[in-house]
Amino acid sequence: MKLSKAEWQIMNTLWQENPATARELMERLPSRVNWAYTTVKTMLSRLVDKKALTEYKRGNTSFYKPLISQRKARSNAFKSLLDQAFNGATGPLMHFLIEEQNLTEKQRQEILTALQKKDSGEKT
Amino acid sequence: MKLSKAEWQIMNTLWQENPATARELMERLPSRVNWAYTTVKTMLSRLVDKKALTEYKRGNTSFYKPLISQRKARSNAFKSLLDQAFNGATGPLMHFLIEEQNLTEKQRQEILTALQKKDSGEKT
DNA sequence: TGGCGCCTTCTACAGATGTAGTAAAATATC
DNA sequence: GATATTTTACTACATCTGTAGAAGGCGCCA
Repeated sequence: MKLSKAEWQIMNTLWQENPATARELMERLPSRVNWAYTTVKTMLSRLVDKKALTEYKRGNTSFYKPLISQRKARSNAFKSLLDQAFNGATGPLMHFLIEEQNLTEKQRQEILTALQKKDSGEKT
Repeated sequence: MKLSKAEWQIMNTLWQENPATARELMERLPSRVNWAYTTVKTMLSRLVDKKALTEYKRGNTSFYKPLISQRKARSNAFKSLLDQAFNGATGPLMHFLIEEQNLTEKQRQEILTALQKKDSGEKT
């Protein structure tokens, strides 16, 4: 399950609140996304084809909701990046993140805390 | 500068050692990549068009070398993922990484060490 | 000097992606 | 019911991607 850039826009918006109609969704898209209504519909159809969304009708109008979770989609995207650009290993990514990304002190702390929390209470 | 999946294969291989001819490169591609020689050439041409590589000839044979660094390419890819799938924020990504990715103890240590090392000796 | 093998450039073609128009059907409005 | 509005289903089309074949040029060896 690979989402394209445009598809992410749709999914991101839909994850926030669903089900939604094409028009509702369209209105909630980030303002920089300025698609024609039919473009939105096309995207939605393609996502339904891909089984990323389900569609059901009330009267003549379609409502859409996600079939895959944001968590899952993120996981896939993350793994793709890892495979493609970082030899499939978390190590190089982390290295990159830490060395190249200029973390702020706050971010550094965040990570440390999260990691440490993760430490206690793991059973493996 | 956006690299496609297939283009990453090429670039990854070329970053390891360059310049290289199409044939050399082809032989050094991961064995699971089983492209015809002309496929490799097509990829290389496209990458030259995109200014990701330079090409120079000795006799009739082309040699290729990267114009963009692996670091830079990774940075771009990383940023794309961030924007697309993680609201552009490192926070959610880190959260995801730590919570969902089942880091091994070794990886955890690695990160901790890296972060701590980063701590001492920073001047900002 | 005629092949053989390798290299190059062109061309091709199907599927994915971004973007949207048209026409017809359904619904709401007066 | 006639008209306006909305929604849907189809079709379109340019660009990008993955994948590769065809044809022509060059060096080397018998």
